[in-house]
Amino acid sequence: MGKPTVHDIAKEAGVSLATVDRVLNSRPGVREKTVDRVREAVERLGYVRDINAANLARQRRYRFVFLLPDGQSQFLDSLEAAVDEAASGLIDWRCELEVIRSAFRDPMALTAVERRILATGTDGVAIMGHETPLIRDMIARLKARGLTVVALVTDQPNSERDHFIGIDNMAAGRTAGVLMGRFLGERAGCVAVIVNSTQSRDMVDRRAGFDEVLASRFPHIEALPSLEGRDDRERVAMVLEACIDRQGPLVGIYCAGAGTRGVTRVVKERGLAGQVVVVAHELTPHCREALEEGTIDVVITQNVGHIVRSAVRVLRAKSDEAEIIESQEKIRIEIAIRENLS
Amino acid sequence: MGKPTVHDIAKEAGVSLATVDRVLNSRPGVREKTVDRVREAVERLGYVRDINAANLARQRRYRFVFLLPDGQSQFLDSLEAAVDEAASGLIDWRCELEVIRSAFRDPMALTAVERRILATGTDGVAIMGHETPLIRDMIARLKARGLTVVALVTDQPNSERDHFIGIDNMAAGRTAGVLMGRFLGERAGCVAVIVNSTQSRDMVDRRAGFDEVLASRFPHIEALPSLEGRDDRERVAMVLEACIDRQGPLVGIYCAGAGTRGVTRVVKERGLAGQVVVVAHELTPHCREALEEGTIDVVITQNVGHIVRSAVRVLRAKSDEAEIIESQEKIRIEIAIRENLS
DNA sequence: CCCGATCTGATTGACGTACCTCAATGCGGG
DNA sequence: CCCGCATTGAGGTACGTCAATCAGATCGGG
Repeated sequence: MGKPTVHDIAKEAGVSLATVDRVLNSRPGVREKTVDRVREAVERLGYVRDINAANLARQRRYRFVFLLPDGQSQFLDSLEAAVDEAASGLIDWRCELEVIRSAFRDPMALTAVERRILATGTDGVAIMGHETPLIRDMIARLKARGLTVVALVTDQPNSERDHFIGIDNMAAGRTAGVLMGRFLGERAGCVAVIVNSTQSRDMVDRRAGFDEVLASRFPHIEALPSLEGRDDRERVAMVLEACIDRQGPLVGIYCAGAGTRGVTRVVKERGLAGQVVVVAHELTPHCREALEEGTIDVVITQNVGHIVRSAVRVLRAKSDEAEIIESQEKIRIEIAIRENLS
Repeated sequence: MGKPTVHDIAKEAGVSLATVDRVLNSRPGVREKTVDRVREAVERLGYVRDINAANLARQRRYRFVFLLPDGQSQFLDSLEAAVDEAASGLIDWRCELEVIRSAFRDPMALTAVERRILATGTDGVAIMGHETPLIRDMIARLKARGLTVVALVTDQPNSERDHFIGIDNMAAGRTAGVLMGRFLGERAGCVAVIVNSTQSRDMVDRRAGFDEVLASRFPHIEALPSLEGRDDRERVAMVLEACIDRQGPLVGIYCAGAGTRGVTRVVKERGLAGQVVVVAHELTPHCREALEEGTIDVVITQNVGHIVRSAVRVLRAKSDEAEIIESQEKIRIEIAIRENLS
């Protein structure tokens, strides 16, 4: 015979279907003792409720919002594309996904977003963005309203988020450092390091990991002070050129943040391709192209498709108060070179 | 209003529910013209059948078998473990997974397996194994019985399998070659290449990719003729030692097949750690350990969890005659070094 | 011992689909 | 014109759960 159903539980516990239902959905009106009897029956028979039948009956739909910063970047675009793509495969799961891009620094805009999220009956939110008091408070309010909140790509460690989905940036920095060191081999010299902002936690972590590895395993390579690119390829190009002019020839460039197009422009303009080892982050279309043509040597990346699917799995599980399989939700630090581009 | 249902289709097409049902489930007894009318209505309203309700109604269960070679290897073990782990998360999906290990060379054993698969009402099979006439014929027979068949890890290109889930081994070989070359830097010398068998397609592909890269980009490195390890660590150790004795000091070892433990033993016993660059395949527990302690430098790998989940998605989609999202099912060639171990 | 409050049982109708039966309709051929 | 066949309609039951109602049971307190 198949899996036990509520009927079997009712029989086993010697109560009626209605009571089983009350217990399973923790509705009031059942004596403590009876609750236990039902619980025991569930245990004994190994009953697991059929989520699909349940969702069918209660007309359940899961609404999840992916809240991303505005501003244009290929990484954000690819993340958004991954959400759209995932959405089509999730109709079976009764999940609806929406992407909202917003200016996280603007309290007005953020309030509007929050209202929209609450007004549309959203079950959970996946947020990608640097941790700020504004965001932190918003997460707290969303949690207070019973929503599930996960942090995406960038953690919000001091907030009440339920889960973080992304990579360990310190390890990512270490990975970048090792590849830089090993690709350089015996060559000694200076490596430029470009970050979005020296304040940003991700960047601090990546930088720390990178420095740690260079210092301990490749002491003949010197990592220069961080250059701030501020997510802007023009600025990245500018500060990088200034650095080269100031510093003389480099042996490597580590671009830990966005604006990689600034780096590739400088590399190409100055004829450095093949001369310097270039390590960047996030396998955007542009980075792909740069790998193909040899402007960039290595890209440290995380699979946006996996990130989105993991986020949905976690959000759904939390909404159902179900277990999540941790090992399945771990996001790998991937290393991309020209030869292993999918 | 929500998604359209069969009732809406019936109204739209001006036919009865029964007719809609007959059309949707391609049962006989409906005139060509009426079929078209219903089809058009489906199109117009954008109806998609609620698979969960359908499965509930028909008490559908998906039974999938993962058919793996016998013989012990950590890779096979981890694959099997991944199946078990995936199974627990698939109850919602109405999927039951079973792993069968069998001696693929033994026609009797294979026949028994086939009988078992057919007898248990299996919907689909995922097969990992080298392509042999025996397997090819079995796939043909399974297909003839209406089962879905996917090839796992190793393709069965000349069989009737519906899909292949795994990596491009040529590209994997190229990836290994580049990393070997770049890690070696200026160092010239010989690299030992170990394969399971020179007949095996995977190995041929990896070897070809590896050679291609070395020849074109790192001509100062010579890849020695393949050593056959035959999935046996003792033999791997033996042939590798013989090679070193014969050849003199190596600069690198590329282990394209199983039996990596043989390699690490020799590396350790001869004090070669750090002296030679070692590239291996498949991130098994032993490889992890070897990466941690520095006996191996790089592991080219594929995520068994993703492979299994992808296989289940594909098998289910094919069973339902549903679309599969190709981009989601692509298995990445992953590069593992000590620093990016999960 | 009776009253009201608190539990519990029995029953019913959804949800969207599958699958079955039986009757009714239309059509062509003899 | 009527028989037989192919096609269609109408309706029901089921799947496993949720949600609601109403009646009956049990209990404690006065």
